[in-house]
Amino acid sequence: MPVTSAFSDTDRHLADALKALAHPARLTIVRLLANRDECVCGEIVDDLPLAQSTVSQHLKALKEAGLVRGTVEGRSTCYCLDPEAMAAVKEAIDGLFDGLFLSAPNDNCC
Amino acid sequence: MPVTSAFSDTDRHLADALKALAHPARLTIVRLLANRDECVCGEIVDDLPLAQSTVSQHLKALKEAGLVRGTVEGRSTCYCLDPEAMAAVKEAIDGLFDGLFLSAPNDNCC
DNA sequence: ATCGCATATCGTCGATATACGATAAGTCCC
DNA sequence: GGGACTTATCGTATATCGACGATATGCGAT
Repeated sequence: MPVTSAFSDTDRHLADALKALAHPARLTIVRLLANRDECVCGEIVDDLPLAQSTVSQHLKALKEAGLVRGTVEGRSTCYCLDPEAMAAVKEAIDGLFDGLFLSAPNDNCC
Repeated sequence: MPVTSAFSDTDRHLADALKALAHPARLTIVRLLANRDECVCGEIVDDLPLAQSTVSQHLKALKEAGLVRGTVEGRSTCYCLDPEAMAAVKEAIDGLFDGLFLSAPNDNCC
């Protein structure tokens, strides 16, 4: 790791969030959590074509990125999205894309 | 690649796009390209704290994800965002986040 | 206390990502 | 053609990812 800083905290943070989302299994999990009114416990494993331990790792990745919260609920664990974190990511992404469409029609070059 | 399918093409495609964006250097590059009316040639390397070959690899990653176009322009190469591809990614991300805010106030559990 | 279930963690493996320097490939100018 | 410049690619080293099975942990029921 050759001097990992050199980029802004903001960019590193956004990159981490994007990395957390950048996997089909984790996208599926996020969608699953988003489309529920209730928190989801065990069903996540059943809905993915992956081993239980693998799903647990993906959930851990999402938790570490702060996008998902998990609370122990009896003998199982209950997951739901962190709405604020997700909103923050959406904000950051929107910010990224903002300048875009002003300069879109400049196809004089490429 | 242990049976990579099992997820939808859509999700794999979105995951690839997110992965392409999920690095501070590539975020920086995208922002750089977004904030320009003109295409950018050599200056990208100067604006990043990375070796020229590394930057070239990041640009290649963005090109392979279809987010960036590069055309040889004289003795240098000219890069710009692909507005349609970026718009498509934004669409896909918005779709991901859409269901979110209806079910946000369900914090009865987590 | 013990059994059974749900989840987490560990250890491991192959694949991929990230970085660099060195070198190739292309273009312009002389 | 020969040099100077810009970008791409190669080779390589290290780190991280993604998957799995095996095992640990925690809880509820018996």
